[in-house]
Amino acid sequence: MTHPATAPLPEWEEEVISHFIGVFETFGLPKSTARIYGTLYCAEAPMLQEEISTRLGISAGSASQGLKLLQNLSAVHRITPPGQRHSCYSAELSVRRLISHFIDVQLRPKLTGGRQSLQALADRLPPENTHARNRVQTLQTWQQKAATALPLADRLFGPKS
Amino acid sequence: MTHPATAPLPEWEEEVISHFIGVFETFGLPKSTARIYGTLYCAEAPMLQEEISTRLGISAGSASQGLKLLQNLSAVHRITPPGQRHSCYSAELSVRRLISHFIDVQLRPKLTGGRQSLQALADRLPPENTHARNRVQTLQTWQQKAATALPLADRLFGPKS
DNA sequence: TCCGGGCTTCATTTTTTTTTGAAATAAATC
DNA sequence: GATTTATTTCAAAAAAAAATGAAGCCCGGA
Repeated sequence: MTHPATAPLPEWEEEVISHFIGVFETFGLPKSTARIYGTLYCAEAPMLQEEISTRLGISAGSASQGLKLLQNLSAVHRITPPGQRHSCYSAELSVRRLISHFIDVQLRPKLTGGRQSLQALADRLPPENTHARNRVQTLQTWQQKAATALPLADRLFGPKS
Repeated sequence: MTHPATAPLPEWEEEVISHFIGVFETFGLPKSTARIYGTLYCAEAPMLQEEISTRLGISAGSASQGLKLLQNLSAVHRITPPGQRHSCYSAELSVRRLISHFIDVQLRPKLTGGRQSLQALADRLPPENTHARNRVQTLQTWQQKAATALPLADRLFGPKS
């Protein structure tokens, strides 16, 4: 059974959320996570997790997991306001920071992470296997490029560019 | 039933393929596709589709679909050599081209694609809904930045940088 | 300490994605 | 034109991923 029908979202919010669903998909991030981010992006004020799950008609568990993932990406921030009983969430609104964190958390580990294991592989290949050595070498060059390019990448989205 | 067991791949090739599986995953691309690319990356010469599917122990259908996807990304090239009976495939070995095509095919459509629909949304919002207008405006700024940044991005991986 | 709202966790269920297998297609050879 | 061999397509199966729901947890207030 699906969750209880909730008040429909404003049309502009639906459209913005759809936009984020598309972008998130490109990076292999789940749809419900995109919806949560979109909701917070559209919100006027930080929201409780419960408000989010009610608004989107998703379970508390789903909201919890999605928010955890978004926090790992620093795409949402958890705030515990002084007077408040519970903590609430707001969306990161700076593309630059979004991209920068995405690079740090998702890209860099995969692209430049296995550096030593690649080096170990290269060391272990017999000198006469020139083809394998070439290919592994190329891979190392790629990593090298990634390592120097990634720090520059988020500057492309910086304030003054 | 699983496919017939095939001769095990050289250890270095296994490792290189694992590497690509990780990278592909980051971009939401399927694992078998990563394995096909990895196989071609390691190959000394272009391969027939049948050689690929046999080597990896996957079905012909899976190989066909994976190769189609990789061709869309320009990550592999189909070659029909003059003398040869059938066409064969080779991996794109230039990171720069790989990234450039990935941006063109996957990123750009999503990031800068909905420009006019966003503009239409902005036009349709009542002037008094300043919050919604602000948020949509921000989204348009993001698209703007993406549109200018993407063409520069692949230069970061260029030959001399 | 107990209560209660909200949050987390995780086994189960649901949904989506990927792979298979088989039939249809194509292309070169005889 | 028939035959052989490789490829494409697509419905069905299998696998993987995501969402649910319920049990337990945490934390502030009574």
